[in-house]
Amino acid sequence: MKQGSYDFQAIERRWRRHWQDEKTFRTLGPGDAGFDPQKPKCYVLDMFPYPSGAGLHIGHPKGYIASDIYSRFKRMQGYNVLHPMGFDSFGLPAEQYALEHNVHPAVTTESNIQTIRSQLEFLGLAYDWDREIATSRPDYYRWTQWIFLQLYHAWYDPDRVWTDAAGRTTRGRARAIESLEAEFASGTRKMTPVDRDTAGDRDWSDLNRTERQTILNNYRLAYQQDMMVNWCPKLGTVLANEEVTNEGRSERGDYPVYRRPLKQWVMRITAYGDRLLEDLDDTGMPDGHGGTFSLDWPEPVKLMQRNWIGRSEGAAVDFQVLHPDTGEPVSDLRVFTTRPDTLFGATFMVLATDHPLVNPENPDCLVPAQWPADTNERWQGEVPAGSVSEALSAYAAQSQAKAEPVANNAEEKEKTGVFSGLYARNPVNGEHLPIFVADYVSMEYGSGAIMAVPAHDERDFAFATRYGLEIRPVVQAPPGEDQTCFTGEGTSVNSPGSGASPFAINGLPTREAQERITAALETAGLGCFMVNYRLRDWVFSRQRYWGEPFPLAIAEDGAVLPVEPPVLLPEMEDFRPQTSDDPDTPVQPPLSRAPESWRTIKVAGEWAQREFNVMPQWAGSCWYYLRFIDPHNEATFCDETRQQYFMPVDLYIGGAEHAVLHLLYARFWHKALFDLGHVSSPEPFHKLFNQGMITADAFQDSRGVYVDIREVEVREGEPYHATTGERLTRSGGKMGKRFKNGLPPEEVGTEYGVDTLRLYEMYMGPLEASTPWSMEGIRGMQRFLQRVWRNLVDAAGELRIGGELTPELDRLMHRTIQRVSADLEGLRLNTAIAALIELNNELVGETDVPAELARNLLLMLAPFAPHMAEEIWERAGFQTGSIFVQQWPQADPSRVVAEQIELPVQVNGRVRGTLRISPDATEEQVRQAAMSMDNVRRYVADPAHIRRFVYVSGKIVNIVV
RNA sequence: GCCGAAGUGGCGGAAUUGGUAGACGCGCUGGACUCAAAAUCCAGUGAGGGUUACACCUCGUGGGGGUUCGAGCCCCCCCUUCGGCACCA
Repeated sequence: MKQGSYDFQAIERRWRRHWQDEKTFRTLGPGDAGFDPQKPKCYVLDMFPYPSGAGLHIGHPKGYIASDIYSRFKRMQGYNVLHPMGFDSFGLPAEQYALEHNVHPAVTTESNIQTIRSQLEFLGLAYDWDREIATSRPDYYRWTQWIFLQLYHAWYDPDRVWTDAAGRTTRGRARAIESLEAEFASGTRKMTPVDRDTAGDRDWSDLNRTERQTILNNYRLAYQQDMMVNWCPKLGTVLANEEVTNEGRSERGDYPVYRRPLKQWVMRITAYGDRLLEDLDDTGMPDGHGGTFSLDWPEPVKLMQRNWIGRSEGAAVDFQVLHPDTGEPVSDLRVFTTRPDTLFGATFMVLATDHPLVNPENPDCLVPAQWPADTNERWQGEVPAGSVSEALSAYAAQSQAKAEPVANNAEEKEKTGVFSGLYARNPVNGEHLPIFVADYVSMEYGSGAIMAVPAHDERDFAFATRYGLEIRPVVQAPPGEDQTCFTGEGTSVNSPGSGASPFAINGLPTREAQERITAALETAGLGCFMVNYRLRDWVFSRQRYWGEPFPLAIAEDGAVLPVEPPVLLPEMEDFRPQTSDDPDTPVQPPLSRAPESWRTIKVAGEWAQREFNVMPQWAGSCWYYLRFIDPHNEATFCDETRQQYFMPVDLYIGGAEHAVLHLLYARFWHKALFDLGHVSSPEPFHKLFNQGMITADAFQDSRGVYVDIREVEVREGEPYHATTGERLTRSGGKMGKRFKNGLPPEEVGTEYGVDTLRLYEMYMGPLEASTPWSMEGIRGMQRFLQRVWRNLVDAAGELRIGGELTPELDRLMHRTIQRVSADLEGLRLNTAIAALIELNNELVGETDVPAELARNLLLMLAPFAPHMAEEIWERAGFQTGSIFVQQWPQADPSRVVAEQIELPVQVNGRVRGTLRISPDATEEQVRQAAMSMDNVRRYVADPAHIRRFVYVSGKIVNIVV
């Protein structure tokens, strides 16, 4: 390499090492020597990666580069920037990877972490590596376990009204479980009917340990329940819904998945449904240091969260089930409806196949042995059956099979069902309605039972049509709307009119009718206003090895005994899950095969068996942003003063694939920690930004096998295999190992330079957009950097700094400072780079660059191309010390204004010329000048008769004739 | 089916949010340097018309309509692509 040429490899190697050795990007917090409390803080966070064995490809670091640029920029603006990185290293993929390579996951995980960390370091990312964390390390997961225990020891008091630091009044708060026990003990809180199932008519003080626990379990934020889960026998584990494909098979391995009830640990996230919804838009949340904030999130993400929570208002209505023999009302059947105004249009009822009322094992089951006389044959199911119960269970089995493994697809739209032989009494008009069992009603939403109003619900309509049930319209559609099965809002008809009935709603618009009838139901004790959520409680158990063990043990009497964390994962030779082809095999988590010495433990003098499930992968990522603030604290999960100082996260960058689950789970934990006094803001992430993907063409040969992009040759726009010459097919999309279309960043960085790679990834388009990678495009950025180098360094390696700023260059410089600063703040990195290119292009051909301009150019370039900027900065000797401890340049607005501006002149909205004029010119002066232009006169027939003269100051002239 | 985002030159994309559409980059064309190539530099580059040359003109932001002095941007209808949800009562 010649002395004066841009030797990016040497430069990048040198500064990479320098920053590491000098710990240039170490962040100080409260309590650290040298910490300056006067500096404003800025917490810039990336969604941390999952350390896969394949390592990163050039698509992965897009968001990391952006956050790196932003955090370097903020640092230069004088902020105390916290910009950490870590690894989300527990989870099924690590376990699978370890199985495939026959190495313990603890080993593979750590070596994968090494790989990825070195890749991130290669990219020159300014992380404070002293704060690195990995969710699978005991010093981290002991605190995940600790937080679990906080949730276990807490209950949600929906009636608690309280005021937070910003003066917001909230109803509902998590509280210590002891407070609930005390309320039960003193009798200030009454047990619910569900609690009475356990307690009978005894008082709290008469209950034994397990009975009390059973009742408390109904309230805890982390509780145990038999849940219908997605059981994959072939993987030997329960899967989350998002790990199951639309075809009802496992995402990983494509094995069948079955629905099956299993006792699981569950998080009561539904308790926070309203607050998770409301705080998306709350504008006055306390930030923990005296101010307030609101979520600055992409609107589509907020919307997805709202839809996921799926709050819907309606009414709970109690119908009475009639005894099949006596006809007497014997039990209540509660339904949820969003349309209580259509109560008079209900003509039948539908239960979920697994509703307790039709479960023969349930003592309250009323299903008669025989169908009532004259029962329509079509109501009796497709399979001939001896008794009603048999018909029902045959139907349930059939729909389970049809839905087997898990029906997510809409193909089976057909509404089928079987009559239960039972009738219910409509509470508002006394009508007897046949009760059906059908698989279009799910036990998991509402109460698992509905009143069917076929005239105003498409599903009920389809069912009624099929089984010949009455369709009775009770809502008049507005004129012009289709009256058949009208589901919108209109006017109530065919219902009681004004008069004696408390349910008189005839003639009322839908909303009013709903309010009226709900109030009347409430008065009559037949129902009440009710809110339902689509959101379900969060199944928190996994039957795997590579996850956080629960800090719990089960005593001989079944009582749950908390165990002080850390509960370390036991060393196990064979950590494979028990797999099988049989969906009914007993569920045996790997930890059940752990050594005896681990499986049993003495808790407070009592022998108990440990919990064998582990936590889901989401657990570690629910709070990692807190641990970064205080990663080595052995006394607590995060020091309060430090937490208060750094939270909330100012900028959180990551992919849109986490728009719902991760962000919702993390918000939920954070709110619970907030309620319990462990954190000081109700939301963790102030500004959220979703970066787009880098896409790439993928190539397949005639057998459909993907061909590595390095093996592809493009001739005349058509792809061919470089060695075999075979013509290939091209498809665009995600970059990934599967498609063989991703390149490791080291490969590209070594060939073109890391600064070039960084610049190109940011220049491809807006950060939020997905854009295709191009090997030609990256050359443009390399040229740009080389041009910067040549403008500042001559062939002999001497700096070309000197001379005086011309007014034009001075103006351009200030204008560029303005543009780059504003674009950086708004993460419009592509246009910021364009502005830098424009400035640099102006310097091409100059013999030397005035010092002030060179300085500012380097400062502005530094966040984007840190290695080069640091190198020239040092050579120029403007100031001692890293360029990243220098002040970001300030634009002087007064020096941006030009003496003359170009003013487009339109006639009838079409540009007919451009006027050069002082920006201070009066409208009259502009008018004079415009009217004297040749091309304007050509289009203005009669200058005396102008219909209108539009002058937008400094922008445009439009003459309307 | 419902909800959301987006459609701009050969390509990636800009457009101060209603004010000269196409900044900047890639590619391409021509030129300089070179024995030659690469690299670099200079010039050009939306389409069509027009001029000896300059002017200049017409069309043009997925399609169709509208509001406005003026629309890529606002309103209505439609088409396409991508993302989310999918019997949620």
